[in-house]
Amino acid sequence: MHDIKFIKKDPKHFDDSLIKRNLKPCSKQLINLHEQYLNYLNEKQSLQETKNSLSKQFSNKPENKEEIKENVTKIKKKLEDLNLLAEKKINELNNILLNLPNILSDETPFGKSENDNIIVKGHEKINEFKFSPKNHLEIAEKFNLIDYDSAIKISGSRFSILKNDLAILHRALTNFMLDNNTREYNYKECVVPELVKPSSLEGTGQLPKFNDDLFKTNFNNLYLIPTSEVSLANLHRESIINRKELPIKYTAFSNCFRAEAGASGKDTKGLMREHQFGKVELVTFSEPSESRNELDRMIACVENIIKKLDLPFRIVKLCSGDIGFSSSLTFDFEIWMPGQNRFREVSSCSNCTDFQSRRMKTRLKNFETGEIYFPHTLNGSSLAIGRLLIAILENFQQEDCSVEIPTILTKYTNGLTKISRND
RNA sequence: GGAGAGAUGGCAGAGUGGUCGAAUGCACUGGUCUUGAAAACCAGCAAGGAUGCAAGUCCUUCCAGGGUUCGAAUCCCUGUCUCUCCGCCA
Repeated sequence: MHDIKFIKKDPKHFDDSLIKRNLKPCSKQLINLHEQYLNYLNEKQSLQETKNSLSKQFSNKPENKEEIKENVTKIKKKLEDLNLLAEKKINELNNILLNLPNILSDETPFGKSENDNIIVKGHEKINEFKFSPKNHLEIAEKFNLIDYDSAIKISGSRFSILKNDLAILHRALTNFMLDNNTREYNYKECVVPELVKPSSLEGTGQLPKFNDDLFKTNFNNLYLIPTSEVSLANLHRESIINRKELPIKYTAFSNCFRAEAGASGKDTKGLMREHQFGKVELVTFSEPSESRNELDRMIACVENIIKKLDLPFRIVKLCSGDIGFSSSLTFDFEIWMPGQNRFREVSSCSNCTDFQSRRMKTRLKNFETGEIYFPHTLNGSSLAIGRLLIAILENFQQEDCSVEIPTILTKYTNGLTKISRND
């Protein structure tokens, strides 16, 4: 949600960011709407003032009682109309504002699609195979690691049932990554609700615009979360944080649910794109001046995981055409998937600046000066487990299809070092 | 699912028609004291908005939405949520 005062102060900056995102500039329209709203508001407030003072006269001397009553009644009628008019204008304004994406960082490059993203860190070592590497589905089939027949019967397409050593690997990865985040990078571990109110999704930016990507239940209109970023970021909604408590860092494993409405036909098989997947998430609340550094710290945390797993990766800076709605600057981690002969995204680390905190009404207070302002929020996946499973299966496969499990994980797999059983 | 109670500032908790944006305590912020800290003491301390160079002035907000009234935190209706007890249940 944008601050109309900020737009008024620097409409060009605002419009330029929209243009960079291939959207139409609209500061003029917004400022105009706000001026109209202010006209109604000012008129409303001065009427309320006279109404209040008339009522107060009652406590002193009730002489022209009836006259005052009449006057107040007249004012109330006028107020009713004004209220409607003012409300209409502010709603109109807010509806537009809620559907506008965050202002981009100067660092975010211009671009039309993912092809214009910039590789900022390329992994030189892409695993070379002496045999032709299989994709994760073939490997999974060989060792009975994924049961699609049952998943289809139980839930339909884009669901899977992990079995045997793959299920163990899933659990191991989850624990390994949570340990990394909490022990080495000071994130506070949480277990969060996976059903949330619409207002929470509006706070992080999924609503109102991306309703079709979400699953809505008929229990109190709650939605399934598409990422635990939603639950974590909303932890401080409608409240004021003492700035001394910053930075605040949370991590959580959760299941994530996505309708994948616009992705029909894309990655239809396998763990790449499912309606439900596990993910460990990072969320940071930061002092605005520190958020750029915090983003680097978050990236370091994610990078640490991938390096320890010894997976070939690269980091790309998303261009203005590929970056998400709430973000101002995003770096994706992509891992080389030999079975698909390409890099695939496994993590996305974003600085959402004050975009989400405004929507969630999360504020900071400097108690020395009394100043109240908005923190920056950052989020990052660390990481999407389904895709990480693919990466491990495909990168560490042997000629006989067996898969070496990264050494760092063996303490989480009860000593299992290799997937080679066919149960 | 049955019965009852409730929703007030960061938290706890008073307030039942005007003098209430709201007592008190804790927390928080500043200060005194102290080598430093703690304790003690003194002081300050809700948010959002309009207007103004500023000081300030004004408006709104005591879960949400309606209603009664000249006037509502306070009375009435509806919704939501929470708690307690019983039942059921990971």
